[in-house]
Amino acid sequence: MISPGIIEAVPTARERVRAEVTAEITAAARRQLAEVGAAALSLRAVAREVGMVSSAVYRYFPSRDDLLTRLILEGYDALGEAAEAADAPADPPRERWLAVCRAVRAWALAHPHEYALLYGSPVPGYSAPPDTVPAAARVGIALGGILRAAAFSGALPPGTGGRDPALVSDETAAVLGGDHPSIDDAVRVRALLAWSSLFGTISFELFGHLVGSVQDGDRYFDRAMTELAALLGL
Amino acid sequence: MISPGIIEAVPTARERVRAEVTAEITAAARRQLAEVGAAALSLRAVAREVGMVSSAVYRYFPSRDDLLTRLILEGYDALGEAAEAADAPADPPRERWLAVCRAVRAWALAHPHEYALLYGSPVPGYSAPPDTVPAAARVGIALGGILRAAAFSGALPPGTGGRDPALVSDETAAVLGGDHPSIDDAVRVRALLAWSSLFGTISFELFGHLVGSVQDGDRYFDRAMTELAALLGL
DNA sequence: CCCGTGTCAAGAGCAGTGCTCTCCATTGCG
DNA sequence: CGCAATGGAGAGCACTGCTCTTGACACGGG
Repeated sequence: MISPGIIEAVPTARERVRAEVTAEITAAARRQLAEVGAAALSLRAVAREVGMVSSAVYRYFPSRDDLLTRLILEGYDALGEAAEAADAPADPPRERWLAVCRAVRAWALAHPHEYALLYGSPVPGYSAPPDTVPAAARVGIALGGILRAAAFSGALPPGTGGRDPALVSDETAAVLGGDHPSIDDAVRVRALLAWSSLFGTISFELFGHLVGSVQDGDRYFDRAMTELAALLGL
Repeated sequence: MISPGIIEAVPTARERVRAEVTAEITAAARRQLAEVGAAALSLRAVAREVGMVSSAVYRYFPSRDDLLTRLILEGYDALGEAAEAADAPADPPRERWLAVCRAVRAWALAHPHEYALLYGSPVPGYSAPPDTVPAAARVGIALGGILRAAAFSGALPPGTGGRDPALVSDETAAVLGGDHPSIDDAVRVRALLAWSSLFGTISFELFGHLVGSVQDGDRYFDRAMTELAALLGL
């Protein structure tokens, strides 16, 4: 404990190999997840894939749920990155909205099991660890930025200024366009609704609830998201 | 096979006791489901609860998944019944819409694990048995009936008559107001979107995605569903 | 240099799971 | 009345998450 800093800046060899093994485990787990889904993901199978015995994995993750939590966090980050990458801030708000929605759907279709892990039923009795919150918020923040841009470009009609923190929290209101006068609680509720509807639409498609109702998923999604854009005034 | 009819109308004693035991098993399974959720539902625990050994349960359900499928079917029926019971056809469409939405949410909040089983991630690799489809459609049919009533009362503006079975299937279009001239594919897409958004909103609330954003869930839900009603023209 | 300490892989083991198989008692029907 | 169908009980298999103990290894201070 004579080390100069609280946290050693340069990692020791031990720490480096530990980080490597941890990454190897999560990579194998992500492969397993993509193949068989979260429910059937077996810690022992992951251990076999990386050539370890199951008990050794517990040196890196205290439980299977912690491994899944790690995958949830990485999933949120990957999805958020895809959404942000699809957003071209120079485009008009409606195009940006559509582009981000399409990117989210594309990611979900490409990673159905990961999407189900993020937005399906919470695995145990659900308990979102606080460190997943910022990652989970990335898509919402991207969508909020679009709304904000639309407001500051003068595309939104002036609102009545309704404000109730019990309806929409201050943190969320800050993300959803902030303090622009044309954004009131009515707009914020619509924004949260549009956000929920985006994922509701994707979940319905991915979980099979639209089978028999919608055949051309691409076109249906585009038209539905266009309706949501109109609802938001984009 | 000399029995007079294809199916014996009056059940034999054997059949009666078999139906009773089956009901007892599903009742215990439903209790288990409500307590620990679908993922942790153990067929052996269900067997213990009804005082049987696990292998005996397999005389009634060929696998755990079949038991869960049974619970899914009953869940859809219970939810559909709650939705239909809340619908007062004499009320104006907007009130009917709000009443049904509130009933669906109330059922979901009262039966979170059952709701998660119905609308969360599909348990195995998902496979909706065809016999669950009619039960699953009940809420959608109730909502479609409201739209139809609104159309025939002349509350909806005339549409342009767009129609593409690849976008919205004929069966679904028939449920969504049928052949009324003011209902075209644009309205149908909005109806499917509103349907998805209803469950998307409930899922977001129930699965914790609105934690930190919405505090007064009741009021937020009412306002969001009112926005959806307006989107539908109700 | 060498020895103690901390890290980690490996193995055995426990309690639980879904599911299969065999054995046997009961029951209802010809 | 006897025979075949029915269904319960038990053992057993392969698998799971997780714990505990054992032993090998590397690192750093004396």
